[in-house]
Amino acid sequence: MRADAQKNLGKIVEAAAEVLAEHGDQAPMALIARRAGVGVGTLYRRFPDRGELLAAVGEHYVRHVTERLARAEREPDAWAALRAFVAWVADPGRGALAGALAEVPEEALAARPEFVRMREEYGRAVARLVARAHAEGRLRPDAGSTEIMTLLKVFTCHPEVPDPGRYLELMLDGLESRRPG
Amino acid sequence: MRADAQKNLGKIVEAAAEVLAEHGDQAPMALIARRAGVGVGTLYRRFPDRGELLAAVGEHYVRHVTERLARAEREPDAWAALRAFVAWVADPGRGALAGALAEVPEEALAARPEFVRMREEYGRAVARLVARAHAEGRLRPDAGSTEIMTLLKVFTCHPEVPDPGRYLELMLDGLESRRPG
DNA sequence: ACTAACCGGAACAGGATCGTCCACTTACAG
DNA sequence: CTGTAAGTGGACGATCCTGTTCCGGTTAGT
Repeated sequence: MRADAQKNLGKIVEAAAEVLAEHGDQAPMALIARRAGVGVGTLYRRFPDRGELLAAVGEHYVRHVTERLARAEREPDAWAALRAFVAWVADPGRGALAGALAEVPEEALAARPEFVRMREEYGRAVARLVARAHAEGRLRPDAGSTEIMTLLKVFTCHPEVPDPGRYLELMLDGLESRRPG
Repeated sequence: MRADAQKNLGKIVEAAAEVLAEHGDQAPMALIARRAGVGVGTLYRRFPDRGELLAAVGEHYVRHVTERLARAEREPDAWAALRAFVAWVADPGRGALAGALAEVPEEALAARPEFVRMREEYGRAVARLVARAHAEGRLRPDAGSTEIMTLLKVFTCHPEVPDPGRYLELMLDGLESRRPG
């Protein structure tokens, strides 16, 4: 592959992530192309159709999050690690992209085994962290990883929430075990 | 107005609310017409364009919620009343409609003074209830009506949340004052 | 029974987006 | 320096979708 082609490929994925974050999953291909500084023709040579591009962006994103989560797992205090991870995911820039990706039709994503694999690993990693928080006695027993995942999704995927981090902290306060008395 | 025309008018608003709840604010007029058991022609005789119809549904909805809120204000225990009101709004059927209405362009709604008036009254009523809850000492001082409104919106407007009531309760747990110690 | 109001849905118009195609440009090997 | 194959960009055709109009047929109400 020629050097300029390689560079454009990178710009395309990057631009796609930005534009999807700003305009949702329906963002026109032409807009992505313009942002990347290329023509739509170039887009379609790299990604045969819109689904392929969305999947590529999705894979990129999940890989990123999963790596951060792996780091959280290496910390000794699970509850603190969970809170830190939540705060990290709540970063507004990331959230908007997650929101767009959440609306991408499942079949476009499911076609990529690598994406599916990482998404499953993501779920398992959260579950492990939650289990450790339970063991530490810091997390209400009636709140599991399902709840955590839902809350993350709700607060990060919806750009109309002004300060997702703030709300997630309130939420975690609600989920923390009450000391008896 | 002929009796059958009157009846159809009612069916249209009702059907529009249902369809908007299921398909979001982009729901096609044809779908609403079919659900109401009328032709699109009938729709357009009552509501000159799509904006008018959406505004009518919005007004209907806000009136409903405001009335329920007025009832909450008459209860002696503000914190309990707030929790009960939140649970009521979280009813899944209502939430989906609220979600659709939240996406309706502001200008379509702002054209209806009655709607604007009621929406403002809604905000004030929540603020009054929250102030009383503060006075009772049941609500964290750093959480105000802004937070309550945001949370209501986040959990009720997004149909992908499985059990909004459950999450709102967790949230309210987080917002409740901690007894010292 | 008569008529004016009402009805349904086919058809039309406008707009948006995807994906193709091809004439032009550029990297880079020899 | 130069030839050429890889790369590029954006006009354009095809498709789809939805709001709105229009009118022949129907019906409530007198």
